[in-house]
Amino acid sequence: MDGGGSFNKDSNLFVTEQQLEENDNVSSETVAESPPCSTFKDIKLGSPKKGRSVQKRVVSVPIKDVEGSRLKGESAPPPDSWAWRKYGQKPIKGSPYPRGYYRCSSSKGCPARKQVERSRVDPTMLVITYSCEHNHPWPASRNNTTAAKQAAAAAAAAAAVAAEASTTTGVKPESSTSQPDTEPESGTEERFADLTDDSILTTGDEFAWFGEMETTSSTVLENPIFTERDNSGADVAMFFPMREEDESLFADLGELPECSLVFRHRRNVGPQVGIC
DNA sequence: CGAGTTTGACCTGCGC
DNA sequence: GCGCAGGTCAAACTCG
Repeated sequence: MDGGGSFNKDSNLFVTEQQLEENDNVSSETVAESPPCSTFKDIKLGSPKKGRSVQKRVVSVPIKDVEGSRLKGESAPPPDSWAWRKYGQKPIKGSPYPRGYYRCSSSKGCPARKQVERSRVDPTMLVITYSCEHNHPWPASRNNTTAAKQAAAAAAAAAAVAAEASTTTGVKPESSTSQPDTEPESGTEERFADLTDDSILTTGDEFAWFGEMETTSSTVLENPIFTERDNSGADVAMFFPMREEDESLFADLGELPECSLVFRHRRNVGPQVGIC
């Protein structure tokens, strides 16, 4: 049934995705056309459809990392420390992989959402699209709280989706969590390079990176949104104690040009940021 | 018992 | 105007 491939029908988001895929899908897009979360309302009231005037950020993550985190189990750091709750999953036309829909469960009214799907081009990559921003500070001490568990669960879920999809493609989500380096990282790097197109936020071994951060510091960013701040072209702060002020900052981000940056985190290499 | 995940159905928007 | 596809909600099931 996937013989379709008529994606273009959609707007921004798809364009973005298409670009992603075309570029091996390692890019992050920042489509800010309207207030961070007002979009949520629209979703229910007006256009629940294709995130048109929605602020979206696409992040590609090596599934391997997710898998690793998940398999590692409890101690494994979640992709982001927010607690995500899956509220739906749908097969996407033209893609052999289903897309999972997650909502932030850290806070009740949090409009933050994210879509997790596997890259059609590179099954080893997981494309996570973040929409809206959290309207609350992230769960404190996520390392020991339920939030952490939930986040881990979310990660696991995402990985599950990936794994599931991988079965279809035959791509195995390295269950060997001990060797995260067995990935075609070089390829990943190339992708990153390719994607420096416009707004790209890429997280290579993002999870690993998060893991390190969480392990070393309790206050680390985990919100994809963080990228936007960096957009300012200023020093890229990797550690963001997300607070209300951050939200304000993000609110302004909508005005920022579609300039993003590439986040590359490697265990061996420090966090790299590429600003267009 | 509560929270989260899974699956199906329904709704809305866009393209033809 | 119709059909297709994406996105969200709701109900049921499973796990902690």
